[in-house]
Amino acid sequence: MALQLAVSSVILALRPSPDDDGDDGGGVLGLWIPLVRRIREPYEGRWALPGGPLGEGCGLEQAARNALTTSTGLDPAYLEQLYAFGGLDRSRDRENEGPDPDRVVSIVYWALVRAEEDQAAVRAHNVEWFPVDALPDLAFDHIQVIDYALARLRAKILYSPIAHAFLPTEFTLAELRAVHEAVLGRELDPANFRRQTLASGGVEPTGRRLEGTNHRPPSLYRYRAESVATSPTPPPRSAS
Amino acid sequence: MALQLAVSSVILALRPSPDDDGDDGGGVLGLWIPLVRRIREPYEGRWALPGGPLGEGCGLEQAARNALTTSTGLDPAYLEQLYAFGGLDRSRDRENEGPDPDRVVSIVYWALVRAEEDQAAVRAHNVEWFPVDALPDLAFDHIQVIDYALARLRAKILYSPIAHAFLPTEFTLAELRAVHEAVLGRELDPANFRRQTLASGGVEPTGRRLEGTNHRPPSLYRYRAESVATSPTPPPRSAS
DNA sequence: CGGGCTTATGGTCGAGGCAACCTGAAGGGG
DNA sequence: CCCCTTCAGGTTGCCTCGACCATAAGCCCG
Repeated sequence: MALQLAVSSVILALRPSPDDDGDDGGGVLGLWIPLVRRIREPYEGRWALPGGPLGEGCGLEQAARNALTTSTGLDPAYLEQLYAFGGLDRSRDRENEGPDPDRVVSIVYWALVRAEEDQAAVRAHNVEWFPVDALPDLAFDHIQVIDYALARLRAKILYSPIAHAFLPTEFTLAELRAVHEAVLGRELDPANFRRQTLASGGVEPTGRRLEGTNHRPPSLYRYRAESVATSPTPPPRSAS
Repeated sequence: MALQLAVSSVILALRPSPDDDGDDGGGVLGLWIPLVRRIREPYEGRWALPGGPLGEGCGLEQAARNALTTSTGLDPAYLEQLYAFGGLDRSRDRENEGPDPDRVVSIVYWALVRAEEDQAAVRAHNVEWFPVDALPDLAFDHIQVIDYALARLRAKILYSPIAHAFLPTEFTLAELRAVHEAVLGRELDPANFRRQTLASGGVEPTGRRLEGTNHRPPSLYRYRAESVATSPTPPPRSAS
């Protein structure tokens, strides 16, 4: 049988990055991706997106979640289908290295994991985290897949409340704004961000205040996301 | 081998519909979909989306185009991947009819065909056109797939110049506006539509005028779409 | 304990997009 | 020849968004 179907995931987490742009040098947030080292022949030894074959008796999304958890130990807070690659599409920019990657169809998901959980993957074998602006050489066309996932994230964070998937269930508006700034790569006005975030309805105030903040100053309220839809794209639901 | 991979398409065309809403009764444009009658056991005799198994030696998009042309005889002006369904996802709302549709993964594309071409499919066997608001009972969960494709079309026509995929290479602004009105289901202001269409840059005036119009009146310019990207979603291109 | 610093919070203002509406012009049909 | 339909362009008002400013509320440090 010449047809293989794999399910892989672009997993995105937000952690303080040591990338010294020369700005302030403080703990600037950046996007990180866990990759696994291939142990089989096509591109053996290269880094690749975590994934696995389509499991038995479960749907595509569950298969993606299983493969993701098995290979990295993570439990994503958000998971959505990205694109289905396959056939000879991926051989566009390959010359003739490796045997025959034809007849390999891979359905790729993209996932967001919370900050406190992104350390769980350290335990897994052959898994290493890389910042998205300093990726190693990747197997297949995975670099393009990652670029596409990043474009999707940057586009979707503008109109959909998915930023809190990077954060715990309760967070301050400053933390949420830091997520947006890290993803979009530019600073946002605190006042405007507060207004449009509260007006969008994706977030609600808990009423509780945050007192023990490390060195930050004034009236910090805490906000909580109301409903985190894990997979808003599939057909059962029509886009608003 | 328990894994089957199929490629099917939601094909959309615009043709005058005989649906008498009681408005003006004239040739109102409506969306139509070609369906094929199943001749094999799961849901035999029911109408289903045209498709076929993943062919040899070609990519997913080319496979979708081949299956589409083979079963309906159409050549779509626009083709884009919609979603990958499979595993047990589709058994959510099935009780226990049919044998075992598990392990069937189908990658669904959506396509737009031009008005002058949508008659070509009449020749094909077992193919019939249905208006989207009067669909018969469909096999599998294809009704949800169609709903999802319609939602994508209505959402994407608002920000992307894909409406001219329903029209010949040159068309009047009135024709383009009629397409938008038919897809969105509401009337649009001619002046505002003209302004934002010309400002969007997706269309350019040819300078030629249309004289022999049937009964319509005055200065009709013709416009031509500049570049029709068939598949704007895949990773090589990042969303603007 | 108090000054200075950082940051949230609310307000204002101007630019731009958009929907609705109006007026004039160009043809074609009765 | 008059009327009717439709395009073409203009105007107005509303809403949104980004930029900017002022104030207040803590925290840090002297």
